[in-house]
Amino acid sequence: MKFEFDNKRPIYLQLFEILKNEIISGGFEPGQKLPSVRELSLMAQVNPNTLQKALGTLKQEGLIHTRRTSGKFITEDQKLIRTLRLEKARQMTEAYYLQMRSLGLSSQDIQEMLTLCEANHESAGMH
Amino acid sequence: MKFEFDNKRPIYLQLFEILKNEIISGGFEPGQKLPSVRELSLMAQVNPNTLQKALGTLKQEGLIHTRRTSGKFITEDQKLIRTLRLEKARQMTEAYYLQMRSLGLSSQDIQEMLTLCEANHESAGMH
Amino acid sequence: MKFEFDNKRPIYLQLFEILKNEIISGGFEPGQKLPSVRELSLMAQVNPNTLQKALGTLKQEGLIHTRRTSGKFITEDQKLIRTLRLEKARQMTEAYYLQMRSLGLSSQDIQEMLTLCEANHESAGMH
Amino acid sequence: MKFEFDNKRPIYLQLFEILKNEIISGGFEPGQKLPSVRELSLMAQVNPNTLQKALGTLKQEGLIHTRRTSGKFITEDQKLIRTLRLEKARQMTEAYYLQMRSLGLSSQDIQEMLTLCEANHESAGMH
DNA sequence: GTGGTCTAGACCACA
DNA sequence: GTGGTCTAGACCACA
Repeated sequence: MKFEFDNKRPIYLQLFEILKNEIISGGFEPGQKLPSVRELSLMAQVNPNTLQKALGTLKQEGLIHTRRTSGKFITEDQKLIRTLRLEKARQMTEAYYLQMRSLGLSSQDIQEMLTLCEANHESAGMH
Repeated sequence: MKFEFDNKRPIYLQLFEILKNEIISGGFEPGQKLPSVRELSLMAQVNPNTLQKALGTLKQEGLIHTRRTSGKFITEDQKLIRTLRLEKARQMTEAYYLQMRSLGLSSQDIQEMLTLCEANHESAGMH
Repeated sequence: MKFEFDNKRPIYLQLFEILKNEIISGGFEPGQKLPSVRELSLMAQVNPNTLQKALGTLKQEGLIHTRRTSGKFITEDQKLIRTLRLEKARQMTEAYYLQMRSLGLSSQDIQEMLTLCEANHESAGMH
Repeated sequence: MKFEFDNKRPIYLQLFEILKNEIISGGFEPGQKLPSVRELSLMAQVNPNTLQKALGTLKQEGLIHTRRTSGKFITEDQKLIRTLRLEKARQMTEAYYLQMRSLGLSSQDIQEMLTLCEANHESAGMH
């Protein structure tokens, strides 16, 4: 899990997205205990308040829950996790497709660029 | 050219992206005169200063230039336009690919989702 | 640091030059915190927006950077500072030399005028 | 005589400076007839009004005068020309010296940079 | 408190 | 009419 922020958007939002990604991509096990707020804020090098705000948003989406005195835990609802992962993938694909089209590329152009991109990464991975 | 803004990011940045997209996707002819700052700001329903900030960034990228009292003009450097279009498409593809992979999808999954997305849009276009 | 402006050129540009000069001539320590935008704008007796415009250009040149809610800081890149100082001195010398030559003065004339100028300032400094 | 303008300052002022330089550096003979406004404005690729404004300022400084129906002429006052040339050289030297000092360079540094600059130009001129 | 954004509105030089 | 500059002042997110 890498914590890299840009200045253009609120840090708590970026934190939220990083953590959400980690959860829905399976970087955390369902039901797993999260590191403490203090620990996480050290790892991310952000103010604990900022981290709390990100966790609050995760809680709203039902991805984590708090057990008083014992800490914060990833949801055990695997169906929710799968749904959110698919939904996010779908949204990203839709956005990607529309932006490429608005640049004037055809469906075929897009397929080709994507294939090229995959090829680059696979050959790079071989070393 | 549609001017629709979301609240998450600065308007001037969104303006810049909309205009940049319009230029590199060929929505303006190379060398063409832009509408005046006052006109454009009316079209986008923003303050002229906000628009100026966006135009300033476009000027820095070399996509437009100013003739002091006669207006702003799209660059005539068609090579620059083509380069920026390809570069943007490449970056978007790269970012899309990496994000999908970080969600745990395989190259094949990604190709399939993209194909599905294209199919949806094409069948929608048939009506 | 003196803030004195002439009417011929935009204030934000003059502000930029004054601040840049201050940084590359060592008037600020590398890494040092700048006065807040509000403070600086009071010192310079200009509107905060005008100052922001100048600071934006400094940021682009990499001479300052922003930590979101704690302020603006001079770059810690001492090499950049040295490079920019030398580069500016070189450019000023080049421009001075060419302008003097275009006035019809020989290299020797120029050396003499400069020596005279230095002599004046040194004797003035003795009082 | 090269007509190159930057966008930061009024064109008529830059024109004025170019023409003044040409006169005081001896590019025009004292008493010589100037090209017509129409011709000059074509050479400089500027609006005739802009050129007129520059000529007006030259007239105020006494560097040119108008003979009704026969055109504009360079002043015959050679003393004035010499005085202005020296004065301009002095001012440029003073400005150059002060700016270099404000960058933190010593008198000796300045002499060295100037010598280096001259050396570059002379060796370049040998080819 | 900190930087950042945005608007309304005035004014300027220039062609 | 054109771009450019500047101010006053409000408001926001964030730490």
